[in-house]
Order: sequence, then structure tokens, then C-alpha cells
Amino acid sequence: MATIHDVAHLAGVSKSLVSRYLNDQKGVSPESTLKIIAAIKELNYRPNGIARSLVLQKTHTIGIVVDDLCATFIFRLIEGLERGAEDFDVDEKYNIIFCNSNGDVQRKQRHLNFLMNGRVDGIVLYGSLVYDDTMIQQLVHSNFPLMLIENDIEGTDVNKVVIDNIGGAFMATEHLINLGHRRIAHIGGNMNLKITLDRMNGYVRALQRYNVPVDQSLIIFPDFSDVDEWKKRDEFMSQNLYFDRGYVEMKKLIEKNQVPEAIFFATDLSAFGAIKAMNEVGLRVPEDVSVIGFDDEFRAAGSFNCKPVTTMMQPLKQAGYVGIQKLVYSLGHPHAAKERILLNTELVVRESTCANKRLASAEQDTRV
Amino acid sequence: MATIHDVAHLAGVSKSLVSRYLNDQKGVSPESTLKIIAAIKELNYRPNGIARSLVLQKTHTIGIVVDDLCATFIFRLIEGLERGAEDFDVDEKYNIIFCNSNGDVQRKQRHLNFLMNGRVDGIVLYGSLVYDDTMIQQLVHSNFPLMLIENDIEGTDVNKVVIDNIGGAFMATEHLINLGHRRIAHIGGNMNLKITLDRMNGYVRALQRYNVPVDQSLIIFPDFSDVDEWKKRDEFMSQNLYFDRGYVEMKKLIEKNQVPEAIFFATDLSAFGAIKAMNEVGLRVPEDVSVIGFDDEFRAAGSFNCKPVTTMMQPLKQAGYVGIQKLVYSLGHPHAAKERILLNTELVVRESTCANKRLASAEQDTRV
DNA sequence: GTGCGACGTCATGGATGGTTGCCATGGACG
DNA sequence: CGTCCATGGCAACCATCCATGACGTCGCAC
Repeated sequence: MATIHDVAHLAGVSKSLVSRYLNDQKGVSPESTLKIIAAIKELNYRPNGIARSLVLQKTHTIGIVVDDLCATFIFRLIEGLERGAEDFDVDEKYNIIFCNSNGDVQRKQRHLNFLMNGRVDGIVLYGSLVYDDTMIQQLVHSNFPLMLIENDIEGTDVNKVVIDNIGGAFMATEHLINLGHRRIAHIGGNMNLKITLDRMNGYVRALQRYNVPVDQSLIIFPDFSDVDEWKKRDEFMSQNLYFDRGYVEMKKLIEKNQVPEAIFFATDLSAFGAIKAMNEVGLRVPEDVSVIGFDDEFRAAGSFNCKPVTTMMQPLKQAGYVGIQKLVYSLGHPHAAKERILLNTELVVRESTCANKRLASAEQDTRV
Repeated sequence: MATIHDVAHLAGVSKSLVSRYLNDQKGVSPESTLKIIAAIKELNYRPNGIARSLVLQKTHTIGIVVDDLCATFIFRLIEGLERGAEDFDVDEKYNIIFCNSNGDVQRKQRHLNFLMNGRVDGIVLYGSLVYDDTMIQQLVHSNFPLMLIENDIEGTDVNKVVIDNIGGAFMATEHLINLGHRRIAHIGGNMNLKITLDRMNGYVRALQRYNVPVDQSLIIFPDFSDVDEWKKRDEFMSQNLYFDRGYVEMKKLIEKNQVPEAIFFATDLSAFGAIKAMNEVGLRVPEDVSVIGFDDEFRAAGSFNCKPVTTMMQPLKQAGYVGIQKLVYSLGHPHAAKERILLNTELVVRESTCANKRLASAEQDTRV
């Protein structure tokens, strides 16, 4: 591989002059320019970014660490991140590189070390596993430029974009209550995720707010203890797992003859699974059971022959966009105050929720 | 940020001794070791990977460039790549970083330049757009360590893993022919992808091989000229596009009253869309129309309330695994011969194909 | 007892491929 | 003749690795 030294030698100038040419600095005569161009071409020279980063103490790169790059709604985050980076600096765009930990803590730590060893100027971390906390704390204390997305770790001064899961779950439950439902179940997600707890929290708060008694038997957390086993399968996708858990828990409710009037699911995927279980025994959605999900999985919109599902949309694209812009900004302004940016979810009403039968017939009564 | 120099200074030794300690080399006395450890801890020192890479001329990193990181079957590739890298070198695992071009050629070029400027030891490139050819050719000629996956560029000496799309399409069509179908349509994908042409090719060859006349009106290529417009949409996913195209083309066939006995789709997603269109008018799959797809989209297996679809499985995980292992191997053996590794697809029979009605009734006749 | 080589430990300094501040040169111009 | 500016070279620097050799100790053979 040719170096700047080779180019300078061939062109008959000093390497500092070649460097100036490469960086569009003035003070390079037309003749020198021509000679340098010819030399570069002949040697097929390309500047070594590593050496450049070393001396400039700047990589112009942001690393993204994600637990599950294959989660289907991640595409929104990715798109937001890339657009955000491109819009921030039109002249010299930041490079974005992804690392996928696949939920493996060791792999995640390895990726973080790798990136922090000078590979990138800043890191965006998406997701929040409960057992990650120590690692994240260390990360924060290392003072490395950081942006947490969907990880509302407490008691630390750090940039983060958080999505109001409690509020979203509140709104979802409120929506069901407003439709006249009272026996409302909640089928949660993996309890190792903080968002899972938040969503349950919002559910409970909504019930309390509207004086609906909280029935512990209607708060269901599927067993995720066999996750590691699932991961060893040849074709693991977390989505299949969530789908399966929704299906299994719904079957249980059916067998125990405890089907509620409405269900708030912590993830759309579990809702899909549950709908499948209900279809199998002739339960109709939403006529018999109203169903609301969370995430706005793109399938929720009704593609692929699934029933369009009412859900809470997460503004993940916006989160990526805002997050990376704030991060890049803070690279240029090291003393800028850290921020906690809160984004709200949005209720998307589709076809899986409707007014409660009791309410509907009561209304009819009054009309007649 | 503390440097090795600071550590050496604080520990009262030379920086080369610190370096020896860091690299587990012998020749560091116990006392020195203790002093160095203390200094590292006190300064919160972490070695600078950039400087390290510069002097070692080695980054221990592989870059992956993908056109569409969000395509749903990519997860197989990712898993294959990571497992392959981890299995190859257990002691010091290669780092893997992803770059997502999102089908944007400029972005792709930018990513490639970035990676080739010394950021990584080798590059894995997945996918093959027709208009990429010049770029890939240049890349190959640059002699940078490279592994192409699903890009069977011709006339070049380069490592690649290719999947036998022609053979797969042949088998898919053969499957339909064996079921007694004669009027078999083909609905293709985006003609900017080479695999699209290969799949059509295999379809035609199978028809010819079994003396089924090729009917040009049954070879349908949806219009993808508005892709760029779709991409500008807020929530673009290529999968929605393919679904839509299958739906639209199927509607056309229905309206023109030209519904065939069987259809071979270049992608499962288009098959899903077409099935939706058929459902809407009461056409049954497979009783009225047999449908076979390609890719083995994980939804094809019947999750999410879709009908389980017969399809050709792409061994993408294997492709990633084999590909990165060969690449890493060739980094250690610069003169190893380049290879073209061919992987075969596999027919997965599910519920969207069945014997032709004619055939079925004929069989019954003979039985009676 | 002495000379010599082996060995453990460590510092020095050059190398990796760039960038940049400073200074030298030389021609134009007032 | 003094000043200014365009041009371009020198050398230090970024953080690390490593080849070389210095230095002292020790064992062994003569």
C-alpha cells in the first residue's frame, strides 16, 4: 500500500505538501498539484484513515450498539440515525457503524471496549437490559461521549432519549377503559427489560386512575427463562419467541376459561400470537375480545394477512434522529449540558379494539 | 485520555515495559507488574486501538456492507457471520461492524472508502445490484481482502459465496410441473438485482427441460421504477414494496381473467401479497392456484396468521459462516487461491402447493 | 579466583502514516 | 532596498510496538 511518503517522493515534493493538497489547503502551486495528482493516480494511493485519526484525535465515526439488530422495528431507529447524521454535517458526513450484541452481554462488552479504544468519537446505545446496569454505569463514568436510547438509567448525568413507556401504557389502557371494558388483562414481555416493567406500571396506573380494581390474576408475565435455549436454535429470532409467548399465554387463559374483555399486550408480536390462539377456538377480535399492542410493528398495519391491530406507536425514528444529532453536537461542544429527551408514543387505532358489548347493548337500550 | 507514556511515567518505568505487560510478553518483573497495574488503574488507562492498529498494520476487524440491513432474512446472514468469526479465532475474536447503504449507491461508496482507509482488515459485501458493477470491479482490482456474498460478478479473481438461484428457480418450477401444472406463471422481483434475472432463467430452463411451452405473457416483472419515491416515504421498508407488487400484479391477472394454475414468485413477500389479492376474490390457495415462493422468509413458515407457503430456502446463515471464515483465513494466507463457493437452495414444501385438479381427477378416473 | 557467556530486566530510539507550526526562499512591488 | 506573500521543506507530534543493546547477576569451567 502506497503511503503519503511514496506519493511525495514520486511527485518530487515533500509529504507536507501532499498533505496540504489532500486537505484542500492553500499554498499548493498549480504545477505541484498536477505532479501530486499524477503520483496519486499512478500509485493508486489512498490516505490511511487510521494514521489520520491518530494525529487528529478524531475518527468522524459514531458507533451504534444494539442488542437485537434483527428486531423488526429497528429499521426505524437505523433510518433515523443515518438521516440525523447526514443532515447534521452535510460537508463531511459522520460514518455510522453498527455492532450487534444479539443480547449477549459478553459480546456487548467486547463491542463497547472495541469502540471505545479510539475507534469512534461517540457511541449510541440502544436498549436496556436490567442486568446491564453495572456495565452502563461504568460506561457513563468513563466520560466517553455517549447517547442512550430507550435506557432511562437513573442517577447519572448522561445524554439520553427516552420514550414514555409508562405514559404509552397508560394511554393504551385508557383507550380500552374508554371503550367500556373493565376486565382488562395485561400480558407483559421479558421482565429483564426495563420497558416491560414500565409498561406494566402504566397499565396499573390507568386502572387506578379510573377506579378499575387491579386483579393480580389478570397481570401475566410469560416465562422467558428458556431464552438462552431458544437462542441456541438454528434459526432464532426474538420475534418468534414473543409470538409464541402470546400464543401460549392466551391458550392458558382460554383453557382456564378466564378470557377477559380486553387485553393490553406489551408487544404487538405477543398480540399476534394471542389472536392466532383466539382464532383457533372461534373467539373474535375485537367483537369478543379487544386487543391493543405496543411498538407498532410494521405488520400491525395489516400487511401479510394479519388483522390490523390497534397499537401504541414508538417514535423510534425520531429517537434516532434527535439522539445522534445531540450526540454529534456535544462532540463539538464538550461542555454542553447533558439532556434527557422524552418522546411520547402515539395511539394508533385500527381494527382490533371496539366498544364493550355491555356498553353497546346498554346504549341501544337507551336509544330505543 | 491517559496514554501509555503517562502510565510509564507514573509507574516509573519505560513505556516499552508497559507495552510488554499489556501484550502478555515475558520479561516483566513482578514488582514492575504491580507498579504498572496500579498506574493503569489510577489513570483509568485504556490502550489506544488506533495507534495499535497503525503500528501493527492490523485492525482485527471485518466490515460488512449490506444494501438493506432491514430485509427480514438478513438476520440469518448476520448470525452466520458472527458465529463464523467467533469460531475461527477463539482467543482473539474478530470484531464485526456493519454498514447499511440502504440501497443508496453513494452511501455505499462512502462506506467502502471509509472501511478501506485502514479501518478494517477485510470486507464482506452482500448483495448485487446491477448498476454496482463498476464499483465492485474497482473494489476487486484494488486487491483489498474481499468476500462477495450473493454477487457472482464475472471475469474476476475474487472470493465469493454464491447461492444457486438458477438451480433453485429450476427446482421450484420443477416442483410445480411435477404436481401436474402446465400454465405456470412467474412473477419476478426488481430487475436491478441479478438474482432476479437468475431466478427467471431457472424458471425458463425448467419449462424447456419438461417441454412446457414458454408463454411470454406469463412472465411478469412488476414495475419498480418508483422505488426512489417509495424510499422517500417516512416508513419505507423494501418488504412492503415487494408485498405490494405481488398484490398489484395478482390483481391485474385476476382482472384480465388470466389466472394461471400455478405461480412461481421470485420472493416470498410478493407471494404473500398475491395470496391476499386471491383471498379477496375467493380464489383458494392451493386448491385453485398453487403458489411457490423464494427466500424462506421466516413468515413463510406460517407465523402471524399467514398460510404456510412452499418456498426455496436460501442458506444465508451458511453463506455468512463459510464466507467470513474463508476471508479471515485468507488474511493469514495472502497467497491462498481465491474461491467461488456455491451453495444450494432447498425445497421446503408447505401448504401452498398441491396437485393440479386435472391430474387429480384423472387419477381418480383411473382408480374407479 | 577469574574470565566468559547466558539470562533476566529494562531503556532507548526508530518505525507506523499522517498533520501542522514554523521558518526559508524567492519573486513582485511600493 | 525593505516588505509582503506565495510556496514548500523540516521536524515535532499523535500512541503504540518492537528490535537492539545495555546492565547486572549468576553459574560454570579452567
